[in-house]
Amino acid sequence: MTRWQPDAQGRLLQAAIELFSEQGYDATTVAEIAERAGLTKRTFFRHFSDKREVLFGGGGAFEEMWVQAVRDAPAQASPLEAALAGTAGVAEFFAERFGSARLRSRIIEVNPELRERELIKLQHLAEVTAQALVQRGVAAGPARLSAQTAVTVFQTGWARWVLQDDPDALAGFMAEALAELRALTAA
Amino acid sequence: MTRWQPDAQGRLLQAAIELFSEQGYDATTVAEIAERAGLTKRTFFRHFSDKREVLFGGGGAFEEMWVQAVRDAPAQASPLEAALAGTAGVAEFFAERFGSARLRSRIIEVNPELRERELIKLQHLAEVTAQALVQRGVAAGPARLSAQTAVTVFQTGWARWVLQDDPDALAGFMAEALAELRALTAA
DNA sequence: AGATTGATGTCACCTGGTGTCATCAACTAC
DNA sequence: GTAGTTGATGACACCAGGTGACATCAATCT
Repeated sequence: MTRWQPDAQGRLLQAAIELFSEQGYDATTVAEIAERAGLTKRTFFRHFSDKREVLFGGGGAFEEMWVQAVRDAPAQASPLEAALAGTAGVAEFFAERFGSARLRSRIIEVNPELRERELIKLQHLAEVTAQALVQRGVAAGPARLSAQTAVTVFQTGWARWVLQDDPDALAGFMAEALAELRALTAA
Repeated sequence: MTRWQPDAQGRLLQAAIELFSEQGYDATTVAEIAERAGLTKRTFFRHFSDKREVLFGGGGAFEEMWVQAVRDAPAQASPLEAALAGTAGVAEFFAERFGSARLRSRIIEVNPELRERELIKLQHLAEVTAQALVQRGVAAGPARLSAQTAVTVFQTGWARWVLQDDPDALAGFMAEALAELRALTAA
């Protein structure tokens, strides 16, 4: 006989997604989420540092994979190529999560508070990417710009991806964004 | 005899900057700011939509100037050139505000909550820039990418500018960032 | 059997932020 | 010049996000 139901964090996560979808993010209180999960507000904040984090906590694995890809890029790759190595594994990673990714995007899109959090996560991704590039021997300036560019490619591809219906289209959209970007800066 | 001291908003702004510099952003409460300004918390929120906005409210004029420059760019300018027109007037605009810009940057830099707000302001700048480009007849995709690139150039130049001592160096840093970016994407 | 651990509950508290009504100088209208 | 209107501020109650401190008690270790 266990004292508590298992997987408190998972229950909180599911309750949160349900409630956000049903009533919107703002109209949902943390106490409500906790109650639906059979827990208390205090416990919610033990699992998630703040209310928004319930939607962003899953990003850790993704970021790790991305940065590892940058580190593992071939030695002769240019700074930008190395930074873009991060985008390579991403497409498969998200293909099977397409449904929830779109759901999540729709919740975030309409809420400034959530868009702020998304932006700072992307900024963080750019920062750790730049750091990985520096460790490859790239100078700080180009490292930051390459990282920022790679993140922009990802962000642009992602935005187009969640607007349509093909789960496997992410890689194509990122490639497209990169091609457009190259064309623009060359002109 | 007037009922209240004049320039409530200015007094709140100054009190806020002073207290943020003295004790840090987090350690300063809105009630404290209001008290130093001889007003109440409620009045603070009548002048600023939230606590962070006291540091970001001034950005309106800057954004307007930027977007106007994009609109006024020569008709034969490429999308990226037009977007970059926004960066042109910026340098003089900020040269005389160098001191407060650096002070403000230092406060923002160390506070995640404030960095979030800064990022969303930059994102907004990118959005209205893209919109201005679309009105010039640029397609939506390239418009967004050009706008994002211009904002990256600005952001990068700005970051280097506040790290050194020459108030007039902003234009140079932005040009430098652009050149580096071109070199990276061409390679 | 007893000590320890660790996830959760309980409770009090702070702070950002808002809704609502009162106040009262300055201005307007007659 | 008296009466009404306006608009910035104050007063006050309230909500929700977030934290610190301590209690609880099944599971596990010794």
